[in-house]
Parts: sequence; C-alpha cells; structure tokens
Amino acid sequence: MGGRAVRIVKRVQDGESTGQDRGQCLHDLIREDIVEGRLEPGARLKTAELAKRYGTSTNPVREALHHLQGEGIVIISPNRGARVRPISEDFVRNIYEIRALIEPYLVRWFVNYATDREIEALEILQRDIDENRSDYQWYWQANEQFHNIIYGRHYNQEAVELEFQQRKVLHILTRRYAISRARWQAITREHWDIIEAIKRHDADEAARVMEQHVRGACQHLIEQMRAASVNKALHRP
Amino acid sequence: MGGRAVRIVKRVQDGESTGQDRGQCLHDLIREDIVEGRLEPGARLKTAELAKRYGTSTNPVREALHHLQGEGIVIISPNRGARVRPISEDFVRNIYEIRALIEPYLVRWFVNYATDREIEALEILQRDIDENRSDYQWYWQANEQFHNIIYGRHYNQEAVELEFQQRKVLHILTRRYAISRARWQAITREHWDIIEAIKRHDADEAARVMEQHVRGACQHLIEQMRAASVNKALHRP
DNA sequence: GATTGACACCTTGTGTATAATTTAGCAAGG
DNA sequence: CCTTGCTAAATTATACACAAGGTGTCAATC
Repeated sequence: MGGRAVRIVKRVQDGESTGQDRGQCLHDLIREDIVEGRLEPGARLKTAELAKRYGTSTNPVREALHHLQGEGIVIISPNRGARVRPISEDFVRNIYEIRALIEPYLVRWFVNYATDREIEALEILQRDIDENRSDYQWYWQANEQFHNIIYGRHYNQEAVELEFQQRKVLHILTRRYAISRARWQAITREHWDIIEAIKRHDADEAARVMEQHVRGACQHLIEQMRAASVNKALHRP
Repeated sequence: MGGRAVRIVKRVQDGESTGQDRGQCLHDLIREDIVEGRLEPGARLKTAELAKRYGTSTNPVREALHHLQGEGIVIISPNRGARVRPISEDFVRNIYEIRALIEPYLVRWFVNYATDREIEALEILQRDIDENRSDYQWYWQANEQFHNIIYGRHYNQEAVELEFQQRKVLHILTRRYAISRARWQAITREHWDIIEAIKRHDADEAARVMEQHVRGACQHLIEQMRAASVNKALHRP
C-alpha cells in the first residue's frame, strides 16, 4: 500500500511533471507530433507507447486520443485502438471543397470591416513572404498570420474554428511537400489580388479570388500527392 | 488481491454488463440525454454522477465527454470539469450561416444524381409529413429521413458528417420549441419547391430554395428563443 | 493448402490515491 | 450590521496500477 505512494512522491520530488499540467495539453503534444510528421499517417497509436513517450500513464493518452478523434486527426476503432488518420486524395478534395465555401464567406466580412492598420499589416506580411520564398518553416508561419489577420476578428467564431481545424489537418500533408514555382507565383498573385480587392472594398472580387486561391491550393496538393505516390511506386516496384 | 477479482467475477455472474460493450456507445447515451433535454444546457457534467447514472466507472465517462467535446456538444475546462454547451443566439446564427453554405452545396450534387426511386421516396415522405403535422416526435424523424435521402449518397462524406453533427447540436434546442403555423407552411412549401427543382434538374433553384430553407429555420428558431427568454423574464421578475 | 487452436499484445473498464477547485464558515474591518 | 478577506473542509477532477476481454498472428494438424 505505502509503496505506491512513496513511488509517486519520489517522482514528483525528482522534478518530473506531476502529469496534471501536461494532461491539459497532451493532445497538443500528440497533435504536434502528428502534424510535424513524427507520427506517420496510418501509424498505430498504442496507448502504452505514447504514455512512455510523454512520460504519463495510459489514461490521459486515451483521453487525448478521443479528443483528437473529435478533431478528425485520429481514428479510433473499437477494441482495435487508434491510428493517425490516413489522408487520401478524396479526403483532401472533400476538405478543400468545404474550405472553398467557408473562406470566401469569411473574407466577405473582412472586406467591409478591415481597418487601415490591418490592411497595412497584410501588405507588410505579403512583402515579407515575397522576399523569403526559400524559407519554408517561415512561410507557413507567415501564411498562418496572413489568414489570422483576415479571419481573427470575424463574428462567426464557429466558422473560424472550423477553418482552423481543417487547416491543421491539411498541414499534416502540406508540410511534407515542396511548393512548385508556378504555385508560388499563383499564391503571390492571389494574395495581392485579395489585398487589392479588400482595399477597393470589393467583397465579390475578394470572395472570388479567395475561392480560386483555395481551389488552387487543393489542385497543387493533389498533384504533389500523385507525384509522390508515383515516386514511391518507382522506388519500390 | 484476490478479493477484487472475486467481486468482478461475481458481478459478471450476476448478469451485469461487463462494461466492455457499453463503452463503445457511452457517448451516444450521454448525447441522447443531452439532446432529449434530460441534461440541461449549461448543466455541470460530473463524472462520478454520470458514472453512477450509466453504471460504469468514471474513466469511460471521461472519454465519452472528451469525444462529445470534439462534437461541440460539451465544453471541458481543465480541472473544472465538463458542462453541456450553453447555446446562445449568436451560436445558433453562426451554425446556421455555415449550414447556409453547406446545404445548398450538398443539394446541388443530388439534383444531378438523384434516382427516380429517391425522388419518389422524397415525395412520399413529404406527403406523410404534410398529413401528420401534429406528431412532433414523428416529424423530426421524417425530416431527418428527408435530409438523409438527399445527402446520404453524396461523395463528400466530410461535408455530410459536418452537416449531421450541426444538426445534432441544433436539435438540442429545436426539439424544445413548437413550430409556428407560419413556419409549418413555409417548410411545406420549401420542401415541395426543392422536390420540384430536383425533378427539373435545376441545381441553381434547388440550392437557392435550400438556402432560403436554412435561413428560415434559423430565423424561426431565434424568434422562438427570444419568445422563450421573454416568458422566462416575465415569470421570474 | 486450409482451418483451427493457442499465445501474445493491446485495448478497455475498475478501483483507488492524489491534486485541484469550490464552497462554507469565521474573523476582522468598514 | 453588512461586507470583505482568509482558511479549512468537502467536492470533484485527474492520474495511476490492475484486471479482463478482444484481436491478430503463428504454428500445428487435418
């Protein structure tokens, strides 16, 4: 009886986390590992293994897994455990088609309620993106900021959160692939077109360009996925 | 050591559930209790209480709660437990605005790929709905079937699932309020207009009516909420 | 070669201990 | 006398160790 208590106290004294703090954001840690590619799509997520990895017991892991299932990143089958969601081409297309509805809807509001300050921030950010094409890590951060400025103050936080979750899921894939030169040019053009439309308070045009922007991203990602799968097939015949 | 094992064996012999089977659908049970109004919006969801209620231990309850959080029905604050999501007017408006994007998108596909059999099923169903206006319980079931026929075979299952989840959340509210006579007429008319548009393979018209249908539902629900809150204020001055 | 049985792994549920929060009760000050 | 602050106890969430059942795999036998 006393033995267990002593072990726990010892662990706390050793300076390890009590687990309590970690538990709140364990799903964030796991999600990060998934998004960053340290856990491959389709990989089994064994509770004991993850517990060891993050220095907790299996129970918080199970809860985090259920949480991530809600976000669509993890799939749990009864008595068979959890896996990282395998992302198919169909899935990508489906998600992007929803985004093609949501993002134009969100940007329409911004066109009418953007402050001069925000527009200026967008321009500065986009100029930075133009100049730092080489730095990937940085691009994704800047791109996220670009979207956050546009969507952050929108009244429909449910829609914003939906868009954010979709972006997280897709980021599992996008970060793995390079961005083609043609796509870079398109992104640049589209971003500037959106900024222009916002400046002119032309909601229809902004929505139109945004939809085009989303569809372009979708097509580019699917092309990259196909190219990668061809490469894989060639290397493993 | 042996004592616990004996207890468990005894319990199984007594014919109680091993718990294993329940766990798969515990979140369904809790969701049902929430949707059916047995658990009020904003009510605290204490794990011990729920565990007793469903005859399990606290752990499966926690997992179910995390799952439901992913569905947006439950809100969990760290170290403070879970609550049934309090549904505000803003929230309703936000969800319906998303639905006003998704549902027209979904119906467009159906217009092009509906079979004669499906269209006939819609007509039969709607005639039944027209004739049984009085029966609420039945109406919601029939209405669900009506939508399931239109959305069930859509290729974008992600969008379908999103729509389904939103419907579940809104149903927590809608079932509490009556449907006004005016709204009944509108529903009937809109449903028939949608069926007509589908028959003519007029996707634009079907989408237009569907959007109107969603916005009408939104407005009606919000009016009912306001009326209810006024009543509440009068009865508790 | 196919089927069946046994074994190992893993998920799932339970009980208990620990840590956090909330609430109440009480005291001191306005 | 009421309000405000703190302290302690009850309440509740959280984490951990354990037990049991299910799933998949591998080998042996028909």
